[in-house]
Amino acid sequence: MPRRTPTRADQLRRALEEDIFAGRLKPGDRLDEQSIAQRFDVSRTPVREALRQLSASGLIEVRPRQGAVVAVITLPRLVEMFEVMAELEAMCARLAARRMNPAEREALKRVVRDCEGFEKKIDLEGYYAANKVFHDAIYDGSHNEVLADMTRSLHRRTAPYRRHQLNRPGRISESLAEHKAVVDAILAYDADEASRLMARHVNVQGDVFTDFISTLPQGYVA
Amino acid sequence: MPRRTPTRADQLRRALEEDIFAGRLKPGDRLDEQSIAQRFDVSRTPVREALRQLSASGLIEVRPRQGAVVAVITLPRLVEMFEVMAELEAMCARLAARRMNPAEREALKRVVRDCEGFEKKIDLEGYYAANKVFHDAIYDGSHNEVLADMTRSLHRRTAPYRRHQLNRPGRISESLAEHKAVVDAILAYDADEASRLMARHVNVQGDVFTDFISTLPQGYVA
DNA sequence: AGGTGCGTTGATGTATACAAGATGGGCACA
DNA sequence: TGTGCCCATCTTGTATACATCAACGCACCT
Repeated sequence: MPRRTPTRADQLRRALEEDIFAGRLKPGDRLDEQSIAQRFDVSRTPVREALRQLSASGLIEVRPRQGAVVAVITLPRLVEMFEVMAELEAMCARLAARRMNPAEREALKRVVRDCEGFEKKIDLEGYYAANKVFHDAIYDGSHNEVLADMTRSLHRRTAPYRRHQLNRPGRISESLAEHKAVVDAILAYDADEASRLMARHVNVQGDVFTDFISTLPQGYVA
Repeated sequence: MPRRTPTRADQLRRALEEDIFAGRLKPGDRLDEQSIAQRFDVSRTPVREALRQLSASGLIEVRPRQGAVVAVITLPRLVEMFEVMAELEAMCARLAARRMNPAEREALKRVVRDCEGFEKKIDLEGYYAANKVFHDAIYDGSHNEVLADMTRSLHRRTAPYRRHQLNRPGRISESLAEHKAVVDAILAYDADEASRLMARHVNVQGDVFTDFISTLPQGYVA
């Protein structure tokens, strides 16, 4: 009963999202309405609608009469995002521990096994994708669509930046171990532990650092 | 450095938001592009843009080729929203207790005094507005704009429904007492207590929540 | 009588034309 | 030589015209 024919603006939005996620469009890049229209062989109208949608989801920034650019996230802002994301993902994990049904729990085990495979093969791209599946499984496991949507949205907004996070040597193994711990807690119906572990997994830095950054005046860091 | 001249689409968005918040547009009401365009004496183009923005923020729902209606939130969805909002507002309160500066703490005291005034006068509309100011102060007090924006957004989406919440006799006094308790905890730098109290304040539990649900007009929930 | 199919009608989706503001370069002047 | 103003040009914002699809009603068939 949802929409039958996706509108062109929707297709454009998806295409541009892909460009951003894949890194073909980097933060700060200008989004010229005319060139986009030409590139996809449509008029400016659906392009504008797509840009508005992307703007609303925070992926790009549109300033009246000045055009659109891929959102540039300042460091303090990025820290804020991680702080919120840690809380939201922790909440997902807590609810998932209480609410996931047997089928979902089985699926979760499989997802972790997949992650393990990519870790052994040292396949960074593969692990990156499997990691996304893992987190999605827990979002959905919360059985709270509003929460899942909000968390996913934040996850996407930070995607262009989080990409670099796994490059640190040994981070994949660490990440995998943390995944396993979270899953164990969920399977053991230990909601508090699942929440705690997930928060630590996402918010690697720690609150103290966050407190410091977030009280800095505007403009102290780019 | 923000925008200089607000675009017409922006003005329309704000006007329509007002209509929704004030109850002139109720959940389920159809938003016809032509009539809106005529009413504001503009073409359909800016109207469409405004509708897209509202759709992205969740206030209205646009289905391709089928027009837009003010978002109708189902009962389970509404429960989900309250669940998330309790968590987000609690987080705001926790951070506010740690991060609010002296000026903000003073302002917070004043806001509560304002609430008290409206309670004594039994001014429902006035208290409703003061209540919003109170919550906004705590959102901003978190010193986390991302969190503040997300919480505000959820607050707005539930606004058309929460409006009826204060009608219950005695609810205002209860609400005010809860406000005071939260503020006391914040002023005492007791982050955990502030968080706990705020969560209880927002997530009207048990009987109270049931009461709230049952006072909704017909057709508000599917 | 009930259901199915088609055409009409009116809305939304898209294209194009026009208006208005913003950016950048060149020129004049101090 | 540096500065500031002005104009040209390009981009975005808005209006209007056209295309396209979905809902609705009627007729026809079963």
